[in-house]
Amino acid sequence: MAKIDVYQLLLDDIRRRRWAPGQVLTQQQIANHYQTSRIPVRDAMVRLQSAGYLVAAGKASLMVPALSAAEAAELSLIRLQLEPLALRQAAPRLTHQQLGVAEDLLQQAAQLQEQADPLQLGALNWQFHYSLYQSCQLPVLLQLLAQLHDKVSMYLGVQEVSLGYAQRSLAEHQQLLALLRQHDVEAAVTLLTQHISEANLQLQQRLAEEQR
Amino acid sequence: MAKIDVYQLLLDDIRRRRWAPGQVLTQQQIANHYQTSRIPVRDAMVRLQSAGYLVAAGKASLMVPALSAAEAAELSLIRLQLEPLALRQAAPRLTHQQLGVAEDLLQQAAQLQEQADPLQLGALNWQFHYSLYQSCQLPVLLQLLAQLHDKVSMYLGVQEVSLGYAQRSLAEHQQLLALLRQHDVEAAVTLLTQHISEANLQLQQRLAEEQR
DNA sequence: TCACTTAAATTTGTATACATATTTTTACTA
DNA sequence: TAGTAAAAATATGTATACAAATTTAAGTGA
Repeated sequence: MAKIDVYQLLLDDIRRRRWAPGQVLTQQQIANHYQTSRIPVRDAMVRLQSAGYLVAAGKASLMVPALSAAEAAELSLIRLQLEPLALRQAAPRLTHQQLGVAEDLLQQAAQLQEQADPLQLGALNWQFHYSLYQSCQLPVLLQLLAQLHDKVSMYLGVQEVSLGYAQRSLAEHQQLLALLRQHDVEAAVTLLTQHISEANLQLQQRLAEEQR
Repeated sequence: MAKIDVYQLLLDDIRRRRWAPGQVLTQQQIANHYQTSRIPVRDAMVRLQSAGYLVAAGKASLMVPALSAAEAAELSLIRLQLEPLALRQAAPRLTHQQLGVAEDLLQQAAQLQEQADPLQLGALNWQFHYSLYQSCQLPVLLQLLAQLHDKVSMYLGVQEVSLGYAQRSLAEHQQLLALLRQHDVEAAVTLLTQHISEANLQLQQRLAEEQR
């Protein structure tokens, strides 16, 4: 079993809350569960910790972090500072092909809507955003944004997609694409900002419900 | 030898360019050099890779990344988006004690100036900035900023501190502190922005010289 | 000479075993 | 009964050994 496998498997199961927040994960436990030895599990856990998917629980043990509305809000705040920058840089360089790719992703998301695996939908969502930012020629920023979105995806596991919001989000995405086609960068950036804020509000609501 | 040791030792030596950029680092080589086995070295290298201090060099090997003026500029651009946010949030909550700590750090930096180990000076520099942001109550942002600065520190290794710039930087720091004492947040933010831009320009100049 | 294939070498990835550290349990005292 | 200290149990950290993969080198044919 290759190194990446344990990492991905464990990450996916953390995202899906198959390992409960607050629960201490031992290397042996994980190793048994994924039918491997402790060494590849260590590698995976080290990486997961440095990415924030696991946090220290004492001097030597690791646990799944609890969801925190404050953290989600922070992630959104940071995205609000960085994504407009990426879009502004990328917009003038967007080719028709890239816009086409984005459109395809949107269509896929629309079709998936009914089935509604929030994680899968979230991944498509990010792919759409990413396809728009890709040509910004700022690789560090792109990687950072990917990291942030990855982190956000931890929160998508709980977020059942309310059909109302899903449709609204889709409409905004389409509008964003239209504005980019018209080369109206500033309007697109404004819409993007609004879009990120709304996504955050939606998530905050979900987390508040979860709390009860 | 504890896990953190190899990580810190290796990181420090990468920062100080004791392992040349572009050179492929093998686990055994590192293990021999630091008198340990491959396992803790693996852990360290995995973490260093995910933090960007090592990059893939083929399918399985890792190397020290080359310095890139473009990357440095990007890091600066990202900082320009995020640090003003941190300062704005933190400024109203700054206590006199915290301002005092910042002042002490500044004094230390001033005394160190003559000896001029750029890495040590850079660390103090960041401690100063960090002490100002600390009370922003945005832990994710703080950690992210720490990461970014850490990455910037890779570039400080080459940057011999020109005495002229060092003194100017110090003066700006003092002015920043004064503005914060007067609760003039917006002026402080403006100065901070300018300060980060200047640091970037200085670094770009150094990197251009290095190129030749 | 250059591209391509194949073989040797080196290197990474993983398992097991053991040493060290941490966590939990138990027992004891105030 | 709560708090603390010691001891047992458990978990992590590291070394060694081996398997699988990658990288390098050599060889072959056009």
